[in-house]
Amino acid sequence: MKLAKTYDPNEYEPNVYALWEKSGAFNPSGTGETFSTVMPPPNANGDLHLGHALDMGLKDIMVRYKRMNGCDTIYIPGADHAGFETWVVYEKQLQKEGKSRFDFSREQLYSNVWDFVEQKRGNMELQVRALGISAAWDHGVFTLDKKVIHTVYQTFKKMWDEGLVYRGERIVNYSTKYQTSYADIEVDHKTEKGTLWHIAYPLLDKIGEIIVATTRPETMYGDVAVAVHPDDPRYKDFIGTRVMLPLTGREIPVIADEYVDPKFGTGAVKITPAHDPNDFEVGKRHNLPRIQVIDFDGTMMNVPEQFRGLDVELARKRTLAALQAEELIRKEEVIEHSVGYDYKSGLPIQPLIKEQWFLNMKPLAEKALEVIEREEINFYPAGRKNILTQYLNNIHDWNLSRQIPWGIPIPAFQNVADDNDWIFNENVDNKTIVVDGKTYRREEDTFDTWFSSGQWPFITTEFLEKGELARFYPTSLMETGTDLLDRWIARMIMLGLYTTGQAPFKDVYLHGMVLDEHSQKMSKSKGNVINPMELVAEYGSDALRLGLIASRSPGQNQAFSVDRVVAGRNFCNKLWNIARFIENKVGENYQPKLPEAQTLADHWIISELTTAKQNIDRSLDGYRFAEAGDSVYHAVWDSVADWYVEASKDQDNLDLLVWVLDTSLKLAHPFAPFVTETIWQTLSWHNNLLISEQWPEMLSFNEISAAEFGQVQQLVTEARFVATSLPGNARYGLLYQQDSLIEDNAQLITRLAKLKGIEQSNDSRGIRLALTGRDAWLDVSAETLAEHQTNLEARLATTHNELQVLTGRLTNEGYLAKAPAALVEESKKQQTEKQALIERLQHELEVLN
RNA sequence: GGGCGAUUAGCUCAGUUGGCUAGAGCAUCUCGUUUACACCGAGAGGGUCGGGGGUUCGAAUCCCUCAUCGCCCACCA
Repeated sequence: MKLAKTYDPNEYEPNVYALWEKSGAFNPSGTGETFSTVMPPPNANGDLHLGHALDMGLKDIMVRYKRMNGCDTIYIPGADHAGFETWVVYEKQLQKEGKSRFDFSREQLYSNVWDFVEQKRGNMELQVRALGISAAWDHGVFTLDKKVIHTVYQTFKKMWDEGLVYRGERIVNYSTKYQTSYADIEVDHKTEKGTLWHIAYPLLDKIGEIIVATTRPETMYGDVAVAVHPDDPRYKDFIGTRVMLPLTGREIPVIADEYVDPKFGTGAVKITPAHDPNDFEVGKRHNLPRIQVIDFDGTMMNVPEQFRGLDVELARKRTLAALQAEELIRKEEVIEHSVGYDYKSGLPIQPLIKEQWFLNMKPLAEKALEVIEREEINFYPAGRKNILTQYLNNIHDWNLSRQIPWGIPIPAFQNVADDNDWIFNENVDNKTIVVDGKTYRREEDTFDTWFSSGQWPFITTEFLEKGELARFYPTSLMETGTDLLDRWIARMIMLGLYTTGQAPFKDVYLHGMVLDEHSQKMSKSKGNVINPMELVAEYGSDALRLGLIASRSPGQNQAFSVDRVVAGRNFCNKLWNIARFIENKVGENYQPKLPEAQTLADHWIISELTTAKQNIDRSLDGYRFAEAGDSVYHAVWDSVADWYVEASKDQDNLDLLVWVLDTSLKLAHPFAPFVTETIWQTLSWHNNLLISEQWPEMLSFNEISAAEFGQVQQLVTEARFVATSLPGNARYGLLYQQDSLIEDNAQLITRLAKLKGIEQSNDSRGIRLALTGRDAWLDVSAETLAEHQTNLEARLATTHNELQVLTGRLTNEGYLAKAPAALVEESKKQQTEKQALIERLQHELEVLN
């Protein structure tokens, strides 16, 4: 079949993917060393972004590479119900339809969202396929699959039985917009300027007032005390007295607590246990009541009539106005403080008291720290380990409850007759159950998504069930964005250790964010989001993959430029045309034979590809994807296309040419899977799939011959350089004296250097090609030669400098004594070469003058 | 308040344990349509590796310091 002049990815990619999928090549081979990785379950609710493309692409490179290296390999795909994230999207849609979550029962909502996600999920999986990800779809897992829920319940049960989970009334981070609580790490803390109001609370037991400082005056209705430091001389006499809470007339005590920092504000703090985590603790210590004044929907409650039902912001304004009217505001101070925001809505988080399920993290974190300490997990980049350690050292108990219907229901029931009697039970489809004659009501909350995602490695491999894939746990590689280090990686380690006793993965590779071309974060609001599917459509999937990995190092946020994708596309086209050339050259009926190096170029290209393979192996071994990709790119383009294919036009060795093509395709396959497989399928001498091929074996070659080809290259390069630096576009002849290398390769040199011809001559006229030390001259006229003089002088000067550096180094005793011997030898060799070159150049100039 | 990272060519970035003339893609300049490829070929220009100091025979790389820019963590009302 005649191939088109340019490679059109759209024409081949879907078919190639279908071919792979049908062949079963994505499934583990069952033999060899295991290599496994799991897809961070992308949200089932939307499109993939460039981060996903990078994430999955990097893993796919490793998976394809390991597969070709004979490993028993699996890339387990997944989809995440993404509880809260999906819920937000779904609720928006509900809103558009003029409905709210309160119009439906939990069961109805669950089933509605299920359908909603089902639609989106298919779309997501198509996109993963378009990216060429060689995932074992037969083993794909959705976070709401029965087996996932089963495992999650088992884990929860174990924690329940061991007393690690508890139900507690605590201050939680509450989103009044979405009406659910968050985990601590889901709160965005921003440092910003705020006002600290100094408000006078009149004393009741004596004359005077006590001034408290607060940034949240609207919570004063919930005040139950004023606290001062026990040793603060200013307030010593006030401790134990009572003050009047303004605007309410309520009496509250003045208490002493070490928590108060006398240096901050006025040294007197209003205590609002229901709306501040610190105050909550103080309240507990002093047995104070809790008065909730902000409702779960963010409006005021338990406040004087005029403030009731107002939202927080308005309540603050009106409260300040009322205090002002009573002349109780003593001072306004601008301060910097940290405010917690809802990471999703951007609205302030309200600390509210709620009964939730908490997981005691300390014991889990300790185990994780031990494993990290023992370096059982390798981090790329290594430094991220410290951030994780820091997080684990300061860990707080994890609030597992979410007040949204979309998620895995918490399998707990409460005795209707005894609030403190909770039992574990998996029959979450029933609103009530009867056990031992007692009636229990179902917990309506669901688990934080990360509670299930955190168990992903052993869930997907069915390790606990000793399933078919159990041998793949612990997994080999966990690769995800740096932003998920504590949110996900830490929890997987902790839950993995807790449940299976083993760390869930050996290597952790963290990639940075893909930024836009000006290093700005991509976001919908900025309108700078690039959809990977559009790039796939325009440049091809391989081009995108190559463009994404180029020059990208682990952990580093980095700008993304379409230029790189264009370069990737061009590379694919290069491969395509190399193949076209070779296929055409060997003909349709070519029967492969064992290749053997014959020409100098043959030896050289084997040498080049051997080096390239070594570089790729070494780079991938350390997850240096960009370096590996670079090696492939330059081996194919610079060595194969620019020199070997060119050389083959004059001196062909068809068997080796075919080997070079096959080897190039194999080396490039992990990085550009589609185009390489497409080409492979057109090659008449193959009837298998490239994806299942073995990583290439190298042929033996003669180093001297390879080096001789290097000399030919130098000669050609110098002739080209000299010719282009001369005026006009004249072609020159090449003269040489008694040189079999030039003679044997005359045709090749003539064409590559665009010479008029080559002839043997005893005459040494023209410009000497001095680089190689061979006796060769460009046959130029005396006038042209004169114009070349400055050129020669410049070269002589730079060569002199280079020689000076070398000589300096070689007369340095420290260098001679301490530098590796090979390095010193190399320097000596170069010194000799430079000296010879200088002599030749000087001789040239003498002839001129 | 702690911790981490960045600063290298016009732009975006690589640079494994310190080692030879610091690389890539894009951009720029010159030449070229030689039937694999103009998504091309040949050639060129462009960097005191943020500043300063130190260790070393040798530093973009290690140490100290300063500057600038990011990110993460932390309950200061």
